[in-house]
Amino acid sequence: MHEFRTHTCGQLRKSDVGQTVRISGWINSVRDHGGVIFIDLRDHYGKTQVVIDPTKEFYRELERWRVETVVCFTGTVVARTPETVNPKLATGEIELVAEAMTVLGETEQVPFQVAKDEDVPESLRLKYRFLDLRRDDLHKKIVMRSRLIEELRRKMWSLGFTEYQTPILTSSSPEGARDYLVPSRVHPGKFYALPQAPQQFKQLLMVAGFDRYFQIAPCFRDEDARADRSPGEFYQLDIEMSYATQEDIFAILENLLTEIFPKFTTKKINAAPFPRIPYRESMDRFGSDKPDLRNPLEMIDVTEIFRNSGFQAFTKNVANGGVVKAIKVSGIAAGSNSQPRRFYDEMIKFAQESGAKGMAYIIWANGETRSPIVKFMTGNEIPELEAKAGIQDGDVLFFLADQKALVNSVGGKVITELGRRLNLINQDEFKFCWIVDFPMFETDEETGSLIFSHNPFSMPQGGMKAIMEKNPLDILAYQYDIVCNGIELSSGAIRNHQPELMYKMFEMCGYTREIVDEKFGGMINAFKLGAPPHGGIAPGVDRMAMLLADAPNIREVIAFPFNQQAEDLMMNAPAPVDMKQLRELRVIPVPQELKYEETFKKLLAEAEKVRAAEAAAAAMTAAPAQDTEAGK
RNA sequence: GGGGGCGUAGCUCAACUGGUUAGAGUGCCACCCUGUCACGGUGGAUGUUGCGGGUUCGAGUCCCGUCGCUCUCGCCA
Repeated sequence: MHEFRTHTCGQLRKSDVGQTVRISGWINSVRDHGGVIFIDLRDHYGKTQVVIDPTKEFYRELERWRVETVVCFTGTVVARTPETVNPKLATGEIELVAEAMTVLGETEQVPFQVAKDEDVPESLRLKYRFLDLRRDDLHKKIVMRSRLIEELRRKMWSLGFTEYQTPILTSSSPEGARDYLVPSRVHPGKFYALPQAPQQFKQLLMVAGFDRYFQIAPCFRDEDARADRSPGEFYQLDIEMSYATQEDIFAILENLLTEIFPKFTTKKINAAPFPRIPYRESMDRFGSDKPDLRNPLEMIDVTEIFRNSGFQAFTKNVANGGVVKAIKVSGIAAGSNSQPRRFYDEMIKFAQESGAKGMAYIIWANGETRSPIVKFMTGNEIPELEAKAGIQDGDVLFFLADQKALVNSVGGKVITELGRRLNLINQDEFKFCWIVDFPMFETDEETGSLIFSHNPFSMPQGGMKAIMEKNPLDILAYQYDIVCNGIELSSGAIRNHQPELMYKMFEMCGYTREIVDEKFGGMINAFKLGAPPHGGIAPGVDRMAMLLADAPNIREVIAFPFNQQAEDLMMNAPAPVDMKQLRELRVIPVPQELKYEETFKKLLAEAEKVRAAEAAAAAMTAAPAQDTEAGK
């Protein structure tokens, strides 16, 4: 018989009754009835009830029958009597009557319960992540993530893509997020950078003729955390295609997402093609470039209605170049949905806290309008609003008036808040959309000069002709985002593969040819030697897993995540290193801030030890003293 | 770097307006129980109330500072 197990804890069924078997796992729970003891033994595959007669010799081998001890039981599979069958357990029709036991791994008191569904502070869960991962909920999420990656790979291969690895140690990219740097031992004072994304490599693979590339790619960015953004590292399904148009890439992603998502969720998914929403339209309607389309609310521009109104607050704003926008909420002023006065006060307060000077509203109820502002309206504002917004009895319009950027920003937040408060968001669906037509350039608010608004390597719509003839601020890029339920899954672009066009665009943003060659030489030189048109996208694997697992934050679908401060509390990373390593890498720490003082003292002590050891070694071999840089 | 929230037993939480020996559940320890399945019962141990200072006759509670966690703005080509 196998030393540890003949079956897993999720395997035994009625058909195994009568067999002598061996199973191993963690003690999930102990139910001691004096004359008989029940143990639920748990492993990756499931749970099996083990029955123990406490008069048996082996019972005394284990001093404490603590949960989370790892034990091995040998015994006979017995059918449970009908009234003792446990329908909640896959193995619930049988139990193992134990005849022998071996303790494989003892445990101290666990810092939190594995088998019970209790809240545990996340810092503790992260410190004991291996315990947390034993818990059913998290365990299943991590398995689901693994299966998701398997399905993504399978689908990409079936679509004709091939997976290639790209370097982890590479050079610092000149734009974008902060890099993680790795000092070079061979080249003192020089650094590798961990890739923020394999962007340039995947483009070079296209130049190299591989045609359709994908990779489950690790990416590293030294940026601060959010609920949907893990600091440090994350994975993306990195995709690049040669001879592809924007629509070709959309078709691939739509095919992939509509096929893969249903394998992991019962939620409804909107059918392809997903809506394509131009960036500026998205900002105007939803106040965001990642709208949650489950929320039916959007902004309606009513500026013209108030250009010549008697309501001075709005009219003056319009005269000053501002806009007036309305958000229609249907049916909240009639019947059982009717909102109390307090609701309007709270929403106004919310708008003010979000940056608005105020927020007005008009209620249509019982054939008349109620509003603090209607009395100021002298013309046809009310019927015009009714026509423009399609008002019915019971509807409410909220108004924001200010400069456009502020109205969009506050309006976006108000839409989200209204959706949340009024339960307008259907939790049982995924709504995807594409945000397209991002502007290629924008004006830097501080300097007033032209800058790339997103990615300098995207292809401008209209190509060189547009660059030469159009107002740069009117030029759009073949740059797009895919958004699901208000979460940005990925950006992507058709790349600019024409060196002369790239030089010209950088020149417009104040970069000379020499600077472009210096910063982006690797890629631009490749483009000079025959580059196919290409483009791609890179949806975040962690974010897809988070959506599918219905997880409140991204750490729930990562086996060993950093905390918000980019620390691994279990492995104690980052950590000080010893002086010997620092010396070898020619990295000498400088205590610029008080909080480094302790680290520095430690390092000095280390250095002293190294020096003493070297001195001793030198004395032994009578060799002359080596370099004495330590401790500088 | 800025703003909000939180910090009391191993864990989850309570403790009025500042007032007795800081409680409960769970876990832990001991004992009882032959059909439970998050078993049940009886008893017990466990606290620098994150840390430091202050106000007060008296501080878990109020004030100041500090540390940690979390959400968020900046940031994320």
